[in-house]
Formats: sequence, structure tokens, C-alpha cells
Amino acid sequence: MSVKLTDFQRKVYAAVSLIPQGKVSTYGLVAAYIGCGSARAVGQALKVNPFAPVVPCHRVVRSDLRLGGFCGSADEKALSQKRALLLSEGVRFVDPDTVHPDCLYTFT
DNA sequence: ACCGTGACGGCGA
DNA sequence: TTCGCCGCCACGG
Repeated sequence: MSVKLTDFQRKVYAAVSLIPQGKVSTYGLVAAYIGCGSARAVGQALKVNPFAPVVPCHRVVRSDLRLGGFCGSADEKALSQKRALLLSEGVRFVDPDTVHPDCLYTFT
């Protein structure tokens, strides 16, 4: 069965793939980069990301630098996995749910 | 084609 | 500073 993707999803995944490891970006920044006026729409595309974590959706967090969600949900179970992935890539946390500002990637 | 639903974000209280 | 409300927009039913 082929995975069906919308054009919007392709744009989102392409942009997210540009985020270097050890860094993170935000739903809003990704939206702005692909010319979409809605961070929520980006979140919606990522929550159904069939390529996780090949397409590094774990490197996308909320604009307040709190984690957001992972693997379709925002429960502690998913978030701890997201945190673990980021930590393994060198992303630092100022508290269990907030990444350090220096890791932010802004799409130049 | 219309409607409800969000892994969001900014702003006022 | 935290909380709630509302605007945003792609998607599936």
C-alpha cells in the first residue's frame, strides 16, 4: 500500500528535514518558511508523519520552547521519547519540558 | 461543499 | 506570570 501524502505534507516534511541534529525549530517557524499562515496546520501534518523519526519531527517544538507533541499525542509517554531523542542529539533542556534557546534553528 | 477538530500562537485580563 | 479566548488553516467525515 502506497502512503498518500498531500502537497502540504511534502512541504512540511521537506522543511523539517532541513533542521540539523542538535537543534530544534518551532511549528510557527516551519509554517512561515513554507508560506503557511498557520502553525496548527503544520502540527496537523506532523502528527500523521509516516516517516518519523526519519523526517525529524521530534526537532519541532512550540514557540514557547515547550515540547509540543510526538507520535500523534502530547501525553507524557510520547513526550519522554521525544525528550530522549533530542537529548541523544545534544539538545539541552532548561527544565524537563523546555529546550534551551541556543538550540533554536530559524531557517537562516 | 460544509463543519468540527487540532503536536499552535499571540494578546488581553 | 499564568489562563482563557480567538484566529489561523489543512483534513477527514
